[in-house]
Amino acid sequence: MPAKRRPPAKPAAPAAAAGAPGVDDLTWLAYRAADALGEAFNKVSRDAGLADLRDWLVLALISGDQAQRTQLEIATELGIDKSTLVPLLDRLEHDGLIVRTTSERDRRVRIPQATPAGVKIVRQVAIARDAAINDRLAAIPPSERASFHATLWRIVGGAAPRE
Amino acid sequence: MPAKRRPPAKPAAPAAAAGAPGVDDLTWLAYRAADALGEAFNKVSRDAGLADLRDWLVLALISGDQAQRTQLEIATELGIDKSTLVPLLDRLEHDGLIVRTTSERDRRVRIPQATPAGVKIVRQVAIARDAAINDRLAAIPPSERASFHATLWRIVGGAAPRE
DNA sequence: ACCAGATCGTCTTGTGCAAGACGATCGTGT
DNA sequence: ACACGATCGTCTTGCACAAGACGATCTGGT
Repeated sequence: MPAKRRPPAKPAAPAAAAGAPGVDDLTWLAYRAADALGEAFNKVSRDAGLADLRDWLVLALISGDQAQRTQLEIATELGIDKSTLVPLLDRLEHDGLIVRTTSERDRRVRIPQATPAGVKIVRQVAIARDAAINDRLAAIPPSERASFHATLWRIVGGAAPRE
Repeated sequence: MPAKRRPPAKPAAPAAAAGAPGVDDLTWLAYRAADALGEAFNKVSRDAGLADLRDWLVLALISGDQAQRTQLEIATELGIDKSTLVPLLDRLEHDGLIVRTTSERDRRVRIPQATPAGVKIVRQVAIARDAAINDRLAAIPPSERASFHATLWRIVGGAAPRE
């Protein structure tokens, strides 16, 4: 998924090895850290009835604003493959969390929209996620967290959201 | 892999989407950043004749010291599945970068050792990797990089290596 | 109106990974 | 010595993902 991807792929990364340094590579570390956070996030997602954190990302994206995004836009924005997004939406639709609207301007495109049940889960998982992440980051002082967050945004190349 | 989850698995993550914020989730960001770094790392690895960055991680780990690690130890330390490590080592062995020694203390375990050609590539790729990563992190001031590095180590749970 | 090319979503196909099974080997107890 | 369980590396099987093909639809040119 992003990655692991990705974000993280469905098969959650194996529990991180003991923190025994023997390698000290920045890239490897970044993946490890992402997996550590992803593990916690995936757990709360599954507890809420979702498959993994990507379900939440998609759901949150389309329920966040009225951008009327097409499936292709959702896929590219989140870094998910378009064909991977299909079964993901199928599942969300089957569970009644979204509906696939067909745009009247272009009958090719489908505009997934979150149902009330969908937005409810988004909020619910967001709270549980924050709690889980805060717990995982307990050892990190707040100021460092902010710096960490900003640094990540610079690495991915985009400007940080509103600031 | 360490993810993408992936680190990143062999199929490199799709080029990150335009830095259009619409989501601002820490976990997603971490995966994105890891993929961004992994993309650069994978490129230099392939240029050196390796399959991806994991080849280098394994190679660097076993050539770094004389720890006499077994395959299982290598796998768990790097967060790679033991069965995934098998074809990886097969490839490195076929290319003459390592040899599989059988420990005389326990004939079950294999002790992969780097050949002179192997250690040479490790150094060679390390240099190219540093250049590529530095290039990717050009916008990040050195002090922030150090903080970033330290924060990552705390997140993965292990203490940072010698400091 | 018609046609050619591009674009969107879905479906099909190939590939890589991980869980588990298996044989080989070790340690321990009797 | 022998047997039992545990451990290591390899092999087999199932599964998720991504590249590409396909049909449907839109846009622009003539």
